[in-house]
Amino acid sequence: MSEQLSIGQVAERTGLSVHALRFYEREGLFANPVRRDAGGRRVFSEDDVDWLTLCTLLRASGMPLPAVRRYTELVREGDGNWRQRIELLRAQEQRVLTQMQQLEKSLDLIRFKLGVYADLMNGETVDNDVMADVSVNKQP
Amino acid sequence: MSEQLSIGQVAERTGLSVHALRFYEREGLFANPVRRDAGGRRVFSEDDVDWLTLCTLLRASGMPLPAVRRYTELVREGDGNWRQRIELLRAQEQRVLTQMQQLEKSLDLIRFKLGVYADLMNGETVDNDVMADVSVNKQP
DNA sequence: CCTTGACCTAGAGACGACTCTAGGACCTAC
DNA sequence: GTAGGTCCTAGAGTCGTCTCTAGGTCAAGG
Repeated sequence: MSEQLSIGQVAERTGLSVHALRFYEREGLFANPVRRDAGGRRVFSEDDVDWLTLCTLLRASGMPLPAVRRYTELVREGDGNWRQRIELLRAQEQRVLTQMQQLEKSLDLIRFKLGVYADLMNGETVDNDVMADVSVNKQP
Repeated sequence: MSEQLSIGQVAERTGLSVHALRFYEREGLFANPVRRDAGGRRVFSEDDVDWLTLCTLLRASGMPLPAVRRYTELVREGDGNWRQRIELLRAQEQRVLTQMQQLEKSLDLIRFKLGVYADLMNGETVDNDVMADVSVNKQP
């Protein structure tokens, strides 16, 4: 059982900094309370690493820490609050979908502009930079 | 010609706050210098609104203000620096693609978890919440 | 012993992108 | 002539998410 991990090891495994891990603990973002050894040092398990991996994924989807905390609390509470968890996750799912649509739009714009510049480099002319940009909005 | 817009009108049209617009001017994010009327008030044009719309789209794709400023500078400089503009936009294109992949991953996780909770509500059992989460990583 | 290195706490600092405040000018309408 | 509305500047404050500092404990190695 290598189920005894130091904060440094967890930092290495999760990509979070040691500082961030202590911060996360203060913020109540661990599903299980963090144990301590005789000297007061934090002792983590592989489960903690897994949980942090999950949190990191949620964070990467733009979920703010308070929402992650709310979710953590639901998990800590134990079984029976699935409806709330589902609600929370569905809300995040929506936010992710919205974000993805927004990114598509931005991507379209960027690629349109890249096309414009490619044309310009081939000697063609466009009278106004801003107009060139904006036409992507006007004819989507 | 309704080419004379006040800061309040621009705020309304772009969704940016009046404060943000003044901030953007200080930060050099306008392609053309902002004109003033006799009383020192800012006078904007539709072109400014279009430019801001473009900036907002870029910002929405996660481009930080300094990058938008660099881009603005290139545009202000005039024709001939397309290679640099292309480079800048390509870099952003890459960042957007990376973000989208990340969002896909997060979305997979969220949906997986939603499935788990749906099952749980139908009476099936899963021994450990964290394990349920993590399996999505282990068997993608 | 003394150093090194990993860890501890409480709290300050950084950074991005605004957002707001204080104090004031100007114009129009009552 | 004063109230209301929009605008101005300079600069302070906010929020989220860390990141770093100061000052200290503890264990192992030379």
